[in-house]
Amino acid sequence: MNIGEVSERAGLPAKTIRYYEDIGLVRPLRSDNGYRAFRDSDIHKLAFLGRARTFGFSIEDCRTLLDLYEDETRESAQVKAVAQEHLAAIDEKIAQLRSMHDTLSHLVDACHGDHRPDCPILKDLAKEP
Amino acid sequence: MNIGEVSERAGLPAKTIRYYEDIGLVRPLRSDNGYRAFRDSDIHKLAFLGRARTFGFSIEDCRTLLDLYEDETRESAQVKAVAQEHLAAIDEKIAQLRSMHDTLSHLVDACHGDHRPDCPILKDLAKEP
DNA sequence: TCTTGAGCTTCCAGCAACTGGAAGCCCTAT
DNA sequence: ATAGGGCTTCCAGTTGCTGGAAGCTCAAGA
Repeated sequence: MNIGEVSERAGLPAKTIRYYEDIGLVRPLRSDNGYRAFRDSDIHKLAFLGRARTFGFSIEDCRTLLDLYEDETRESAQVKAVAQEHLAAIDEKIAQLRSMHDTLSHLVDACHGDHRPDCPILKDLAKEP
Repeated sequence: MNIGEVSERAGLPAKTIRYYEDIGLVRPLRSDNGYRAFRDSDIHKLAFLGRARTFGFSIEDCRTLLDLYEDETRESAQVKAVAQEHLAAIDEKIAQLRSMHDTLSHLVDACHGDHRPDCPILKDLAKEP
């Protein structure tokens, strides 16, 4: 199967699929004309990767997860560990963003947003801590 | 004032300050020996930038905010607009992360995390949607 | 005075994860 | 024969720095 159809089926842009081959996440065969020839297993892998990426896993995590997926002797504890670490990172990011949100929304609420130059947002940014 | 002291005072790495000069956010003078010579106003600007960055504003937003800060004829509505747009982006990111968190934490909870290969996390990643 | 070490300079490369574009081959249909 | 769409590679750019190498400057100590 050519890259265009794979792109549709796996839900990934062709560019991304080529990139994933570049970094060794998939290894499609090649036809005589030089076109990539994807097997069902390649498409399956790509869909797996796409889904893992929507969970926010890094490419390296994706590589690990894919390896585990293909390893019959894996222990679910290994998978769980990767997922938990990622979950912790997500939590931290949410906390960061929430703190940004809270500070900033206070400032936005305090700003008149009119034609006058006076602005608590700028005042806060400029303040000496 | 040399870059080292400015770095401490503004709370930004020297590398970052040089980078900010590169992209035109600050324009320190130069001493005869070629060293950057920062005025108080430069330090003030850098601290402003540092604080804006902790709020998660992009560099381009920071540039805009700095311009507004220095523009006596600004209207606070302009500042508020930038901040509100950023706030909306933050909200969106939080929503995304929360959705990731929710799905993933369910899967993590469902995973035994033992020595056996069976794993609902991998099962989910591999499923056909 | 010479040397040593810290601090400064520039420039180049690399991170993550793609994305866009150019130049050019391949295949099918008219 | 030619037009088009799909495929190929390679290079550059995105964001916001960060690390490192090579080399100049300055102040202090032997």
